Amino acid sequence: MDIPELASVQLVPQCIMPLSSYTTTMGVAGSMPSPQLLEEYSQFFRLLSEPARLQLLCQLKAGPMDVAALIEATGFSQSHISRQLGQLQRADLVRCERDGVRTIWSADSELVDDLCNLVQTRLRQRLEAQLQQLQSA
Amino acid sequence: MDIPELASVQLVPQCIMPLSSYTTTMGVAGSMPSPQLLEEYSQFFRLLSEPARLQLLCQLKAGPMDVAALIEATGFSQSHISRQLGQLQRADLVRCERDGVRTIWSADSELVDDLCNLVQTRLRQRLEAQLQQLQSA
DNA sequence: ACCCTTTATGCGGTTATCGTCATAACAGTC
DNA sequence: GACTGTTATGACGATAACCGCATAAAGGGT
Repeated sequence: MDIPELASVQLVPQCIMPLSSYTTTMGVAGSMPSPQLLEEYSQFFRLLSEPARLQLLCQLKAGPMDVAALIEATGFSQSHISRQLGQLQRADLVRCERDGVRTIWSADSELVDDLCNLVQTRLRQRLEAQLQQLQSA
Repeated sequence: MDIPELASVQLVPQCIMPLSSYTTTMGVAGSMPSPQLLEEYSQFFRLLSEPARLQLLCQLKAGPMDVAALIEATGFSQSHISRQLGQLQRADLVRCERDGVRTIWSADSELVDDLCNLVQTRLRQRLEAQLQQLQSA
């Protein structure tokens, strides 16, 4: 087989950076992350910026299921579910395995849970602070 | 003063849930997070789904600065920066303090760094796995 | 008062994304 | 082969987001 150029190794189409670029995240004073890295971050967060996709991730976290089960659970249309799963799959947030004519989807990564936990903690803190402010007024 | 209804305490306009709703994040088998919570998660992630906003957060993390400095650092237009900062402010990701006619913006939360660290780890793992696959082929 | 500087906002064009319908592609059965 | 059931995809309208231009609003100086 042809060994493709390593520079073009990418899981996300726009991911064209060498591995060494991933050693810093947000950077510290004076070292801004590259525009490419910011672009990848934003693309990843964009996947989580749609309630439908988050809901699909939650459903699949409860256990693998096929599209028919997802339709039953969410009420979304078949084509809509297929498209959203396709986006999530390209980021390796879900994967599928064929069982005859059906496709069983699953999502076992802890990443989304961890991200949501962090955000949830922030949301709680904001509300608690707001409550404090009201009670002291 | 009038004590507003606690049910309507909200920092984000769409945040209308009681505090108790924030005790679970993604839920486990059988307990799906409420649509409202998913909506709030997605709105938060949407803030990070734009490279311009991430870049502003990175700049402000290096230290407080006013809009003129942000224009110099990013090349964005003044109105664009003002709008993005407004969105970030509503989620408490940045805050501002007036110094005469200027407005000094700052962002000291570790939340965005933590989120980006998690995502960056994932991106690294994906690339390393891809490399392994190529080298073994 | 006027003027200048800095920031916020209404408006509009452009672009991207969502969600549906119809249909193609695929795997299996008869 | 034809037929059925399941999933992926092209086309399209609707909606939302981005981004800049122009302008309003707010604060300070003369």
